[in-house]
Amino acid sequence: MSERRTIAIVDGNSLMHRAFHAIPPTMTSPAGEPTNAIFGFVSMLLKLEESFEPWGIICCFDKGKPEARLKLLPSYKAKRPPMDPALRPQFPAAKDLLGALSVPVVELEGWEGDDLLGTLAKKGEAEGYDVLLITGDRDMYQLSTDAVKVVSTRKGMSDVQVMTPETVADLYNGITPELVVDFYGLKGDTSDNIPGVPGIGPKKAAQLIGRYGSLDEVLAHADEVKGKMGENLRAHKEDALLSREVATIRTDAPVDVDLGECRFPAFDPATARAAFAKLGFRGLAARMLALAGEEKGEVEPEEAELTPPEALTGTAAADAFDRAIAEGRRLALALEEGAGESIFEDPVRLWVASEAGLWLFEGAEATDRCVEALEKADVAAIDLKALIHGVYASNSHTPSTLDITAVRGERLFDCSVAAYLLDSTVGDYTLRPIVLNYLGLACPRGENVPSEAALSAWAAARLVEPLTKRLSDAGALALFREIEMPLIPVLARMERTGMAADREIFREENAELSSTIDELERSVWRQAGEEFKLESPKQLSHVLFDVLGLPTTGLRKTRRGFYSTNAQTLQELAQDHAIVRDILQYRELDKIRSTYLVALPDLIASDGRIHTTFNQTVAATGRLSSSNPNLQNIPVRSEVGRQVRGAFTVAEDEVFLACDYSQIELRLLAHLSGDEGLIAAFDSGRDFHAQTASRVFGVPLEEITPEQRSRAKAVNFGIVYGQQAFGLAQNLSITRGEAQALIDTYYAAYPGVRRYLDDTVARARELGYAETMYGRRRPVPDIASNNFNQRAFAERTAMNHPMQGSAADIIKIAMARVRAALDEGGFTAKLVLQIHDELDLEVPKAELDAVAELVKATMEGVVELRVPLLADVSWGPTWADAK
DNA sequence: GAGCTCACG
DNA sequence: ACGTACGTGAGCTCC
Repeated sequence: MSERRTIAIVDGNSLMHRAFHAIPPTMTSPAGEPTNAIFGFVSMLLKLEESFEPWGIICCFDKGKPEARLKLLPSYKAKRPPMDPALRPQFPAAKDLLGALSVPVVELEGWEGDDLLGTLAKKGEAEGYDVLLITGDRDMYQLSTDAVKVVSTRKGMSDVQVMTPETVADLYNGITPELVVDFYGLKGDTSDNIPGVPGIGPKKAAQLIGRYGSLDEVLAHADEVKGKMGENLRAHKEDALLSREVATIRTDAPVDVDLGECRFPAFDPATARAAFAKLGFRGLAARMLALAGEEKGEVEPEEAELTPPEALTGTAAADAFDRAIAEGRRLALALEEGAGESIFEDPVRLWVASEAGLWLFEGAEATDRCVEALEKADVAAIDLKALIHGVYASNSHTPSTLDITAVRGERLFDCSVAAYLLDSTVGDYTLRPIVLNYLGLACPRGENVPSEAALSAWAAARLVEPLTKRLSDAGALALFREIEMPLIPVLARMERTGMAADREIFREENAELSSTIDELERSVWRQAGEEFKLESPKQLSHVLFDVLGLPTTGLRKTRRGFYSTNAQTLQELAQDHAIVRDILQYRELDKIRSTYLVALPDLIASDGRIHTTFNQTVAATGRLSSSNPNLQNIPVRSEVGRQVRGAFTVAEDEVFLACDYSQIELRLLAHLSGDEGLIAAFDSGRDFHAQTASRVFGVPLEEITPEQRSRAKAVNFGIVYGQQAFGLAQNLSITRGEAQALIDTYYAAYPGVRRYLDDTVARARELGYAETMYGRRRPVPDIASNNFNQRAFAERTAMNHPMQGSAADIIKIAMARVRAALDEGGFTAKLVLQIHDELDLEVPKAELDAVAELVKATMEGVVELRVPLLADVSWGPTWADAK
């Protein structure tokens, strides 16, 4: 017996619409066109192939207006909103891709896809095929027969229902496929604007047809039906017949298709690969090619590559460079670090790319040309800050060949930062991923490449245009040009400056702490009755709960199966157990010793200063991060910890000055939400948390207890984090119910806050991202997840982003302005550190008054909010004293 | 290299 | 019926 062949006939319109709404709208091709619907659509095709393995696939689309139905019913589909402009262009692109996959696309002027599906289904059955109709539309059930099954998608291809005549009848209380149109004739279809009979819904319709056998019989017996429904039936006979006709899927479209030609997969791998590359679909391409028997790991000769031209050198390069500068061209730069022994050696080669070509400079000329470009030209690069550091020895105190003040931020174009603004959640903004994402090209590796730097310069030159367009489309061009680019030379200068630190103070504090730590360790060992590694949570858990038998009721276990020994857990046991108190103290002191007092002295450079690196493309909210070392988490909350800051000293004739925004995130919440209570609280200038307590607990401000204030403070913090009852309960050690009550009261007191946060989540769900005041986006794709946890996480993220991110925008603006104002004022004060809401400077005593005022005023003047934006300034002989 | 813990805003 | 506060970086242990 020869096996019957199955042909899958895909309802392109239905699946594209479903895909469009299922996938966040942030996804785009390298060229910047939206691709979310195509992505979802192709995913569904793959799933179709994996689940059903049809012999062939064919796909139908609507084309033109549905003439026949409009003639019958002019209001047909009249209530449909116009197609989303982000979806429309995806149809031609999807058809192109289907073409590349050799899937026949069937469309016919004046015909709806439904009718083409109906026609092909009938034809397929007649020719002896089994047919699968892939669609999300329920009215397709009418086409089901013994040979034709309707694969009804629900959320996507992973959740489908295969409809046969039997399952259709089961689902609709006896309505068989041939009666589906009769059923629609009675109940109508609101989405297509088919009237049916007023007052008759699916239940009544099924009941009537069940009783009389068909629509014709129902209408023939309309007199027997009592009441309002009978009246309606009699009055709307014509509507019912018309509705049935409109709902009937036609099977007589003049299509000319040879079903024997739709074998799948039968596409040419090279063609498919190129089509996927154009869309930027890596994973889907690999899965699709695997179907065609293509091994992923095999050579990929088809993959388009970035190919830099032969570089000019010598006088040819010099002439071309001079001409480009004279013509005001943008130059893309990349330095190739010297192959010398020491990092202090000069970089040896500079690659420069422009529209005119690629040039190479070596030796001292490389540095000179790089400085010249940075000072005179518009420049582009992948990681400009590294390039700026590259033209001088970044870790020495020798005079720099580059005066960073001469580098104008407005002239910079950093491709890494641009890519980061376009999607701050991917985490890798190096050459290859950027080129792949925004040029749709792979980068060659190995011997065929002149050098990574040549690729980097060439890529940067070609990336400027697409990235600019993408930034513009994302509404982030101003953010890029006016905030991020001007920040680069400021950060470079701060890193180059570093923070003065006193090795001797670190040493003394280390010695003092070490003896206490040793005592604590011995004390813990004595009480435990054995020696073990206190730093090992596993061993500690064993000692506390197995050996000493401390109570474990209500304690959380870690993923590895032992009880958690974190500070919160231990705090609860500390009351009754001296050993736990000692462990907690040991932990606190050992952390400070090992992370700071031991690590930091080794990072003091030969200039006596510690040079951190500020990462501009790490934090998804737009904050900076600091590493090698991280100077943004130097202790302050505990007294012992704060002493570490005492080692950050300044010269005899200077002071360490700190200026931090006062509650900037909560002020931004007041501004963004427009909540009157919150605004009034900040306007009054009185203790903010106490005012919250007063409103939430309904007690006059003067009678607020410290306990009430601290609770209100916790709620205020929670709001910024996208608070839920569980988190607050845990933080305050109260029950979930109590926490919920607190939150409810808070929202009742500040209704505008709730409205705003709900709005933010709703908007993020619609757009696929949350954004700051300055248009910095954070994608939150999981906000549409079916997984409760993922979704809740995405919602909290979306709520937090506008506050944390806008604060980041604001202080970045402040940094560039402070730096510029210091230069303009002729001050020698140095910006040395940023900690999210705080700027730190080393200031000559002679400049103190002026600089303190300048920094405070500049920070407060960045933006006018609906509430005052305030900064507190303080100073002292060390960082520890600036408080 | 992952997991745990903890420093900061 | 899920099991969490948002954002980072780093040191330590142990697989």
